[in-house]
Amino acid sequence: MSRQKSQPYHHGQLREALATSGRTLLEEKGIRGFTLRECARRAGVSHAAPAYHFASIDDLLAELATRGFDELAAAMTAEAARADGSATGQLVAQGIGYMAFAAGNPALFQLMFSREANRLEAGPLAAASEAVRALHGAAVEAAIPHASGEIKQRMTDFAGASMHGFIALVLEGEIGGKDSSRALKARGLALLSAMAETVVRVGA
Amino acid sequence: MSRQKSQPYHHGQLREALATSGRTLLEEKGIRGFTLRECARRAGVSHAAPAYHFASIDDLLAELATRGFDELAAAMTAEAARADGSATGQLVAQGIGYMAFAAGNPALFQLMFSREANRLEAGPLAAASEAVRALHGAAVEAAIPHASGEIKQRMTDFAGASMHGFIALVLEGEIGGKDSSRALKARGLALLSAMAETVVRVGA
DNA sequence: ACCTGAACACCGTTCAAGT
DNA sequence: ACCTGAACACCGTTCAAGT
Repeated sequence: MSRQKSQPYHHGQLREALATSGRTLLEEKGIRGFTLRECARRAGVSHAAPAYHFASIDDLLAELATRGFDELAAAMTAEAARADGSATGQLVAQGIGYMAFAAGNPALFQLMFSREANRLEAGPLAAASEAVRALHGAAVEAAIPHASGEIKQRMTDFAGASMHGFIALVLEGEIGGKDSSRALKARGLALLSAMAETVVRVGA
Repeated sequence: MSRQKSQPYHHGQLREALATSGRTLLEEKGIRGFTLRECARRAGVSHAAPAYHFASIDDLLAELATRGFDELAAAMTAEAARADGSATGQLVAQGIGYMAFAAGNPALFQLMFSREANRLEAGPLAAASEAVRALHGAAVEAAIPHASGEIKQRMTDFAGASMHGFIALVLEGEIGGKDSSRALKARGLALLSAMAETVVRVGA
């Protein structure tokens, strides 16, 4: 991970290194197993070093969650760009990006949507999660441009809830515990299709 | 909480007492803030006492999650009993019970649906969560008795995902952060109605 | 059978001291 | 400006010893 064999006294990129090692550690150990000291160890610094870059372990977790939301937004956008331009196509594609990110980063996804990363106060984390919501909201509204504001809100709730709930339940083994990866993807796609159909039908 | 002023050497109900104090502690401190020692302190025993009743802190958390699923099932059943007997009425009522339980026990709900309570191995926890799924699956199938097995599965996914996803997003402040409790309930009810309608329409 | 107290190896955070 | 090492108050788990 580091270029020189003997580390200099000053790391130089420690904030980045901690975010990188932290992300790996989070996926390996889970939210409860995550420790700041192990994170520092993997970055090759003393356990006290992180304090200069992150006020507390919760700050580091918030940073990981923030980056997670940025990546989630990118995954949704990338998948949408690859799909056809139809409103339902965009909606389904965003959902595929959302689910793929979650499946690839289960612990991070869990952290992002957990109380442990305090989202209440305004800040980068709140902004990053808001950006994901905005992306999704725009896709729903584009699918039902003539609907009332109330219907738009309800369909945004509906689309976001089914998309999020499905992958969340899959990650916990509540859905598709015995399914193959292929079969599970088909179930996810079926869910997204039913979701998009409902949005355009109710919003028409 | 205890009846006698001076505790005897043997507690007698320690397993129960730990589950009770643990549940309160969990809601107060969250999953990451939960500690076995504080739990023992609140139950009035030494920090080493829990070991006799729970092999590890993860075992205690699994017990809390198991009891949570039992209560969740009871909440769903109770709400359904209060509703009219129509298939969609039952489905919506179960959803109301589900969401009310989650809203009243946010940290426990999060624990129940988190990787931290290891659900993989068969056991009381897996059985308790399976019971909730069975309850919900039966309600969906009752609403669409003539549908194919595949449609039934897809609609169960769909109903469970939207119900779970909505309340999960609410608990994280992703949905309805600025809404009053009353407005939020209306949004939840609208979501459950749209969900039930979609189930019967697709399954017809 | 059930609980305590000491012990061990950890942990997060702080802070003087080093570079 | 950034990092270390020691220190502090915690934590989970183990285990001899108590009742």
